[in-house]
Amino acid sequence: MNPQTPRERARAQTIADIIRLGRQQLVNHGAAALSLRAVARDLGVVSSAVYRYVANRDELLTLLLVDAYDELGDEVDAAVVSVPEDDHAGRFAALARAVRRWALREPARYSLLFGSPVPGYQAPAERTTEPGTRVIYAITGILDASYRAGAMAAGPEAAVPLPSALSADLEAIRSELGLAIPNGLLARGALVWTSLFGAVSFEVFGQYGADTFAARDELYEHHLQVLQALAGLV
Amino acid sequence: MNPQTPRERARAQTIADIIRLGRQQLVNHGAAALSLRAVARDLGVVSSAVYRYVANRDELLTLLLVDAYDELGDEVDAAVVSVPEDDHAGRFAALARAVRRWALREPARYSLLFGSPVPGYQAPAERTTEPGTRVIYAITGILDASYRAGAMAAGPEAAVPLPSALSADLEAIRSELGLAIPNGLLARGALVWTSLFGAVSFEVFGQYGADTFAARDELYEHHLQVLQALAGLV
DNA sequence: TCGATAGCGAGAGCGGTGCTCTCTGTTTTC
DNA sequence: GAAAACAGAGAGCACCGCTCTCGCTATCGA
Repeated sequence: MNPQTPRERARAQTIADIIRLGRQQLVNHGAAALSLRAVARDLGVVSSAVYRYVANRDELLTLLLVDAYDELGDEVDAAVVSVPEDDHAGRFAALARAVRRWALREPARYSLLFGSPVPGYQAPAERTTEPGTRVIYAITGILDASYRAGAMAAGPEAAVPLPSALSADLEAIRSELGLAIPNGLLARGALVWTSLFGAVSFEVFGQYGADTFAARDELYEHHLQVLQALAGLV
Repeated sequence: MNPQTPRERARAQTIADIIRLGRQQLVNHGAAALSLRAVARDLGVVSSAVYRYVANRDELLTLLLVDAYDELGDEVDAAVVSVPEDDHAGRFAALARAVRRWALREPARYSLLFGSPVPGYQAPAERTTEPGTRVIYAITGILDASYRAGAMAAGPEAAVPLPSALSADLEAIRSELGLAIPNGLLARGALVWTSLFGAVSFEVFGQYGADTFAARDELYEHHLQVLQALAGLV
């Protein structure tokens, strides 16, 4: 943790530089064009030298994955806490807007996180699970807080019986996260989660087409309203 | 259209072979590993020879894109027409299940269509727009038929006023496609569309994590029920 | 203090990629 | 039957990921 030897400090600095340059390259040229050789060039070093710091291209990808997840998580968290704790719908909207804002500002990095998996690359779960689950944890946190506060709209969803295997999954999630929210609302939360990222992905990945939707801010805000209601928030 | 000269027939056959081998390679090794040289090897020809038929890697990607869009479109259409015309909710469910079934069977090709855009590659709109819009056209067709049949649940969505710029977008879509469905329901349809693909993409791209949801069929069916209600279908 | 060790960067090299160019042979066209 | 169009082969360029070896140097232990 504390930089003991100067060599260790230099090494940490070099790794940080590699991540910085890799991120820069990701932003400018996209994920598939991410090249260790180019990073080496920018670093002013021969290509084989970077292998002293990064085992291979996949590990650099993992570092950039964690880096991006953390930045997204930080911005989402900051957006959420900027809204009063008891305004659950407002917190949800702030979260959703933060996700979209980051995605539109960082399309290449968003693609890395939520787009097609890079072929042949399997993200190591032990390093990416924790930063990669921050947003969904934030969503469930908001929903759970809303439920605990008695602010959940009691829609007809409680009446719909859930199949047993799905109930078991949801039960496991509830107990692992210590949630009070019932299964029906949690299942809705999962749908809201996927819908949120589905809308953002369609926009970032260009699925809307060039000129079908000009009023994309308004479209997203409209979707947010519907999703808030769907989640049972106020 | 009709094969005139034998040379033209041979050429068409070679292009078909290239597409077939490319698709095979896509399935087996993923989009980023798609290599013209490998296609040439499989074709039993030197690498430069395939450039007689395909301008570059991007054009091969476009051919495979259209190929995949068409297969998905065919399967979705077949699933839709297998349900009675007046069972609008059933048709929607059939469409949604067909999308998921194809996506899970062809993850690499689904990724090509709905995942991160391949960096540096811009799909030529004049060749991909028509096959790429078949699913959303099918969705709007179902919703419109349901509305015309008076089977739309009159939810509170009609009451929510839409911002003017968004209304203009929706109006343009309605007039272009000759839809009778009102703007509010059309906006919901757009959300249902993105939500559908959001759920499928999360599953195909592994966003659910390895063991969070074991009952994925049931989760999807549950989401479908909610989305049907959201769209106003019965 | 000094020798052993471990880390570092350079360089060459291997097999792969997309793509271009030239050359030869064949097929179609006039 | 000559001219033009087309097809494939082969060499080559610049790039990629990655490995290996070779010196140099900073660090560490006796």
